[in-house]
Amino acid sequence: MIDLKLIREKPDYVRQAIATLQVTAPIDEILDLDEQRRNLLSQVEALRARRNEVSKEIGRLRGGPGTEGLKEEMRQVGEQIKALDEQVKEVEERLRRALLEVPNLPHASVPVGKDESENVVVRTEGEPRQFDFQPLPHWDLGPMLDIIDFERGVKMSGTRFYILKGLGARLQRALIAWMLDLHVQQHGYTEIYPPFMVREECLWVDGKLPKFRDNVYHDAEEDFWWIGTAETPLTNLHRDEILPADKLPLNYVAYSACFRREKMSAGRDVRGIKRGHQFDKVEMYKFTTPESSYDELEKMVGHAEDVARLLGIPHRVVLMCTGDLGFVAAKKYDVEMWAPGCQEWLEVSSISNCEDFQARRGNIRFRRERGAKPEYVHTLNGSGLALPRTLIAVMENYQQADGSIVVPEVLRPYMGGIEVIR
RNA sequence: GGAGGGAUGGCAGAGUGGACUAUUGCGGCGGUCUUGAAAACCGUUGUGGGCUUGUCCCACCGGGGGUUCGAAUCCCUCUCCCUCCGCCA
Repeated sequence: MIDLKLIREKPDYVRQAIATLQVTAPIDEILDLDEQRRNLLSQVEALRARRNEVSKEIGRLRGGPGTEGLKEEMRQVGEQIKALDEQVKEVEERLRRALLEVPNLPHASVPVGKDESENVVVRTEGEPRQFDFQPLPHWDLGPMLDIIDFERGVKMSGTRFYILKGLGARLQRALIAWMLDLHVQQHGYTEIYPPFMVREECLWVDGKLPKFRDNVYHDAEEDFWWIGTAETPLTNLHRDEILPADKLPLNYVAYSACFRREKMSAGRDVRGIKRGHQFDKVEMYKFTTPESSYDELEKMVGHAEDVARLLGIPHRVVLMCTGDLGFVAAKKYDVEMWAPGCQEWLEVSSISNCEDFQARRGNIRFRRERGAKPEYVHTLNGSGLALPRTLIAVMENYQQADGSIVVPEVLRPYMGGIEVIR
């Protein structure tokens, strides 16, 4: 949610910024509702002030002469208040809903562009390995080594499901444990194990709702929504709190399973384990002060890159242009790993500075010093990293001519010392 | 799943229809005293919103609704917490 005052005071600036995102937002409706609301409030508050005063007078008179008349008058004032209150409530609800549909505005350093074709590759690190044989895609390697079982996954749960087996499952578990340890021990994050199911409200706060309703699974009978990312529970961790400034930045890292309907990408990436309805991810999250959030963003990108560096896998960093920013980010980078088998750059991380967009929706604030007014924090999130794709990158980059896979050195302690999967 | 008890300010905890402008204590902040500190004493201490920007007004006692001239207080409902029983990993 962006600041209503900004829309009220600089509507043209807001309209123009949103246009660069290639989306529309109900700015005129918001301006109209905002004015209606303030008019109604002035009226109803004046009436309430009068009623408060007269009611106190009635109390003082203790049912003496004239109180019946006053009571009758206040009954009528009460009716007016009630009628106006209903209008206020309706206008405020419409205003709130409209504000929740406005995307975040891009930071000045974000390149303007119409879609992903205008994203900017910021840097590429690591040389793609030269193979003296034809490297295989993971969907061939997995079944050959009996570490991925596509058929039985589909038998149980349908398309976009698979089973990791034996050392395949172990390798994923090793990646998760190693990445968590890396971020906790080397990068200063605090580990969180969050709920994988949350109440609807949490999805409004982090900005998944209203836009991405079609991509979220939820229980039809109870208010349980399956998270599509640990960003959702992490954003809500400090909802409705005022954090002390000297505790910032707060750095969290969480492993979670993630669930996505993928209705919008039907038919895309159906081969292999790149895009499933269920996947694992290690997610980084920061609550910072406004003045430090862009430094923290660069640090977080570095933390995601460290995973690629330490695994010895070539990667690149891509800066999203305005047309590919999405709903909540003011600035966003993707980290992509090179996968020589399927011959593509795999998006293994997406790192965003949401500035105060989520903080407003979740009322997450901080206080600079005792007595100072609370201010909204800035929030950042980034994958560190997404599992199935990292698993793909490891398998395809570390494959050998006989189809076996060398275990990257950093993972061996987490694999019971196993050096090769064969 | 069954029965009962709860939710009040940073914390503890009083308040059962008008004196609540929410008692009191602790903590925090400022001051007096002191070489300094402690103690004592005095003062102060939340969050939003409105336009007429003021010694101004409105809202907020878990959320929502209702009764009333007037609700922290009475009624309905939801959420969460606690105790006991049952079940369960």
